[in-house]
Amino acid sequence: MAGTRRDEILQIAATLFARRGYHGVSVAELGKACGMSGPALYKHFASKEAMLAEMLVGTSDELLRGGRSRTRDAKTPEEALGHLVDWHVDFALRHRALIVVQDRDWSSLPDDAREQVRSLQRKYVELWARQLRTSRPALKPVEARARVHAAFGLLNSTPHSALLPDSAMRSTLRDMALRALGVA
Amino acid sequence: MAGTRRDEILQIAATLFARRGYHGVSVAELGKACGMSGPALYKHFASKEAMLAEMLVGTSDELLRGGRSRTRDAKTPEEALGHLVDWHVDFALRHRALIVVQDRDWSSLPDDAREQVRSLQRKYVELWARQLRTSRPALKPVEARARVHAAFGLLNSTPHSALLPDSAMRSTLRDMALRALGVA
DNA sequence: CGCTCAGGTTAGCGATCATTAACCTCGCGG
DNA sequence: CCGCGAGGTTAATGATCGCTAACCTGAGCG
Repeated sequence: MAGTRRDEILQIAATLFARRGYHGVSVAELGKACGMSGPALYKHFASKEAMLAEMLVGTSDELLRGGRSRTRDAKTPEEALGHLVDWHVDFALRHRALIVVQDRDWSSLPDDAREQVRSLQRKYVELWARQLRTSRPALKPVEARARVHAAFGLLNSTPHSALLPDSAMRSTLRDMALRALGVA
Repeated sequence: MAGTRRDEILQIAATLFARRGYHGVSVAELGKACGMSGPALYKHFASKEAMLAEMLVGTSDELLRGGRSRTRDAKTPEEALGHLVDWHVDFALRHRALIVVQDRDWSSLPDDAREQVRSLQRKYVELWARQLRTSRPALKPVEARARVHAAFGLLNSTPHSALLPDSAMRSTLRDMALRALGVA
């Protein structure tokens, strides 16, 4: 298993970035939170931007990969959408910090990484929209995409309000998302 | 009519903050965008933080005030929720930048302003939750609040994806939000 | 044993930040 | 006509930023 130390640092960085924003966290403070101090981070990452890039490209990639695998063996589009919702909710609950950073700080990425993230996200949206349009053929492609974006907004609001215990939140969000998409 | 110049500056600041984050915009750059340069802003605001505070307290206050006035004359909780959704969607479409800044940069507020904003937001959530629980008495208070938060996440996702023209977006979001709340 | 190198350390550099100081220049009321 | 305040300007200040340089240390290994 490779890069355990790097992953550990990235996770700590994610929680700090989530709390105060990428620009709001200094390298020194981030280092201290990792048990080392300041410039030691440069033994693991080329720059602060590179940390953000690896973090966000990684989550976009994992979301897309998981979404693909969970739609592969679905019999109906409704079943596929159910799996997609479950997968996304589960990811968002397990990685609240990443979800927050993902849509707050993507604009601080260097150009190439930002383009990578946008491309992966586009594919992820398309994966959802395809299933939604199969289930509701009356929807025009752009309407399907808009609905998927809004559903993401709903699901990604999780980290802001940790009102319910995870299991209750899981079923509530699943219910709301499927209703909002119009497949329940 | 008072403070036209201040409002003008706040609006420009909102679009800049929305695009690159509060910490990502310098006072010099913000000044230039307002047609003056750098420290001239201190003739209108005490500090950069004060600008953010006035901006966010203002929008929280306007959201709450508008929500209250729009539920006053509703006959049924369903009608009230319909009006709340319409009001919120309308505000979000008219002030996309403010919506973005509101939930991205509230953590950069000075303590007292942050507390003001949180208090106003709590009241706004409660306004929605009260109507929702009247409409669906089976919901426990905390569940109602969680659903309202998720609905806000859905509605506030608007600015990120300007896929549809405003009128189409308006009806799509209204439909999704009411379904998600379980009122449609 | 002795070399290497991964992974730390502190000191410091240049850039940039928010903010202040000092000064200028109108428009306007008495 | 004059004084003054509102609303600009540039220069400068101290703090903080990301990052580099130079150095240290200890584990692994031929």
